Amino acid sequence: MPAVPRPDTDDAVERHDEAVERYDPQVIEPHWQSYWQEHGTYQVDNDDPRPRSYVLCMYPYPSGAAHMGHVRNYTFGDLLTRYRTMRGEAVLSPMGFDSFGLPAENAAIRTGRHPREFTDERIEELRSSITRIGGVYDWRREVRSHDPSYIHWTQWIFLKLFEAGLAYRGYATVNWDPVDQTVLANEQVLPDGTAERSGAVVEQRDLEQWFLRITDYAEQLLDDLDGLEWPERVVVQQRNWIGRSEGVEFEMPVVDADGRPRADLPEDAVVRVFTTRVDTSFGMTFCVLAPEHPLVDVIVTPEHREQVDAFAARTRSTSEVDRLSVEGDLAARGCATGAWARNPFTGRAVPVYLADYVLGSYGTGAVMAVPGEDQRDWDFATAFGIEIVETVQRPAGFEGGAYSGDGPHVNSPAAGPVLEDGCDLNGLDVATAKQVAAEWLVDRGLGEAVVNYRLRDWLVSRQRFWGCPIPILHCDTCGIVPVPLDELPVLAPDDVEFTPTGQSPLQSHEGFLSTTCPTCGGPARRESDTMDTFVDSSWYFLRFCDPWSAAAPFRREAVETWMPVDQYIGGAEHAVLHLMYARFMTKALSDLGVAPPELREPFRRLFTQGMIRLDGTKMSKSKGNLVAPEEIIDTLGADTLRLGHLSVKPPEEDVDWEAVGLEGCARFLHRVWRLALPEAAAVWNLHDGAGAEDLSRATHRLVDEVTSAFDRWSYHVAVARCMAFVNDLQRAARSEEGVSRSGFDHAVDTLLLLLAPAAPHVTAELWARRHPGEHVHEQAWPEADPAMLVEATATLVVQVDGKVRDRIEVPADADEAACTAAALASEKVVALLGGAAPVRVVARPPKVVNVVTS
RNA sequence: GCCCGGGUGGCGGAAUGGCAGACGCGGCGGACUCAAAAUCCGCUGUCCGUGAGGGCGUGUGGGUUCGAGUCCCACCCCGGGCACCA
Repeated sequence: MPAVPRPDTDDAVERHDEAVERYDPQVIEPHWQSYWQEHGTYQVDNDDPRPRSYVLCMYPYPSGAAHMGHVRNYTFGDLLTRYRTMRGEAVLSPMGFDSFGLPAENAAIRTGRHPREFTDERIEELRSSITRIGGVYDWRREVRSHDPSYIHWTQWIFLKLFEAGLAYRGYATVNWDPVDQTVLANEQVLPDGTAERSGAVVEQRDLEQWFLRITDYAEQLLDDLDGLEWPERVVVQQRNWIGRSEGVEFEMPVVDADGRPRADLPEDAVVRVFTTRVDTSFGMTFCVLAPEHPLVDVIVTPEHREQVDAFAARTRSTSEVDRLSVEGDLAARGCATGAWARNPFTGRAVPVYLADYVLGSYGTGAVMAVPGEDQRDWDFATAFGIEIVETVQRPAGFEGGAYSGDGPHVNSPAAGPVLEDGCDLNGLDVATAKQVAAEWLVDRGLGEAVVNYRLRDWLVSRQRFWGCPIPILHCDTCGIVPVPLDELPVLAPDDVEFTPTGQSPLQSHEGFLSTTCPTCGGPARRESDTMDTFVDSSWYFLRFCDPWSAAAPFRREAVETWMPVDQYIGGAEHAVLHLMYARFMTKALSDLGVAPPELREPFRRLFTQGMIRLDGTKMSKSKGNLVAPEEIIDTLGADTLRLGHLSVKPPEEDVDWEAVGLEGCARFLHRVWRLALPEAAAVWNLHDGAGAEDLSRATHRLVDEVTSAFDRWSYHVAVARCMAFVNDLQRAARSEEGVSRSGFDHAVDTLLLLLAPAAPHVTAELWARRHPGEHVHEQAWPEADPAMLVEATATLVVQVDGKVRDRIEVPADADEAACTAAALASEKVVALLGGAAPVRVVARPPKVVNVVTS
């Protein structure tokens, strides 16, 4: 056929553009979305013979139409599902909705509508958005937290935990609004300590609440982090949250100021302290109890009682947040008790103080204070005029108060003025001294090594309506009684009214509350609290394996088939809570025999994508700076939007929306369309001769590059490579010499396959037109032929003293001698050498030769 | 303060110790058009030079190496996490 003239010199192109159908995402995208749904392209059964994998995006809260964060999340997840499917795997890709929660309840209070209606509407909106993005899921497996069948099994799990002692009732200090008679979340309390809604002064109240005993798993939750392929950041955050701390607990008898036993106290009046620096015990010049410590009341001396009571009362009215804040005058945050305790290392009595920053709930609620080596203790000692003893030798030039570094111990002698048989730490470094001091205590039965965790048990009670009811009854005779398993699910009543007080309607609904005790048959009251929604999301990934199960939350075999999740994808904001709770629940269910015993971790690999910012701040409804994904889908199409998200940045980084190059992505897809549309082939200069080696090699190289970029989550690089390839292919196909038809077709088909996970609609359409009856997403992922990745020639970079001076084409298999010869023959090199012989020539065939002259 | 990341054109960013700036955005010039949009082509780190060409360039200062954006040491800046948890 005759060569087609260059388009810019002929009006053939113009005629062609009018004749050839334009790329119209508005037509293509809905068609293929229905196709995937109707053909069940991405439905997988539990007995699928292919190798299995499980790709999961975090359970979304249904807040209505998808926002950009969703789009970003689902684009990565969907790409992975489609990619792995093309690689021959059966990919479980389910979707569901974390549909309990406060927003629906607040809407109910505002509008009087039942939260279920509101929630179901939001779910349909979100589902529609997700579909329009091109996300493909096995919708047969959909779960919703508020569905009675899901409630049933959440409650069943709660009762299993209760039976095993992992769910218990305990006291917790909560923010109580005395006007609205309700518990408030920390965010509902204003900085001045009044309630956001009622304006009442918020009180701290100890109320009985339900807890899950996650602290039983602290050690495992910490240890098992090591085996996970998670972002380091998230692992570190989990470690910090668990807060493992090794130390020593020991006891100090309460005495009088002279170190003698106090007649007014029982013999077992001892202060038990926890320390991580037992090596500095000789420097303990006072000790501090939490104001709520039970011993305070016993040991306080009459002349200090009034002051101590006032101080304790003041602390009780201080929120935990304020107690933990660094602000404030230390002198006002502590209080003397008049009591003394004997330091076992020195035999001397040290004064006992109270301080609000010492928490009753951590360690023993009492600390030994070593002002010499602890800055906080140093500040406190300074404020109260307490003696400071240095027990670790300061390095030369050290300035400042406390010294917490290493060094030889001083002032820590075996025998002191009071104590004969002591412990000698002088001269020892910190690590050794810790060991010696601990052994000394243990040998004398005075203390023992202990491990403390910062992690607290999980408070799951919520005084809310729109959550999973806690399936417990309170019977006057029998106490706490679990609802019998065959009476599950316990569902909240529908005939409820939402009052603006914020109080859950469950708390005053007699029909719900009043029931009969299954044990004694007497009257009983239902628990009116519901569960934290994190309980729902701590096991949904297990339910996805077997959402049809009616006799158990899931069948163990089904979970064995799919779990653990191979790739979990979501936002970094869930780095601690959701991920910790899900890990705990998996371990607990595994131990209870509900989940397989070998399933110790739910998520093998985790990917956390960055957030999206607009004008430098997080895009959010409350800030009103939203870019609506649907508007972009309506104009440029979902494929362009997806490509924009994929190409803008490395996926884990935060994205400024302004940086997303939608125009470039749209242009690119138009180019792909014109390249691949069969009727458009006339534009290109294609001949029937033998295929050009170059194009074929470039195609194989592209496969190799895109595949490796996919495997390391460098989607922006993968897209860039495809764009460069299209630029080159266009140029070649338009050139005078043209390209072979077979090479062109292979290049275009390969390109479509590589783009199929990223831009699924346009590639599906083009593939169907090029290969009638076939579906691109059912094709195998292309493989690069290693032989085709080796170039025939290479560009030899010639350097002189490390600077690039010339480039020479050499055969790819040129050896060192050939490269050296070629380099020395270069005119530029000859000129630069000026007749002198090089001192040295370093050759790395066939890429580089460096001629060294000095 | 401690622990992680990260500093590369006007911008987002590429680059197994071997051609810095791929690809995209933006900008400039051009083709097509009555015009615009769309599309297409070319240029686009910086300085010197009419040009060919050359100098300088990956936060700063040292070092290792034939060769450093990449490795090592020190420092500066930015982002994130933790922080009276004894």
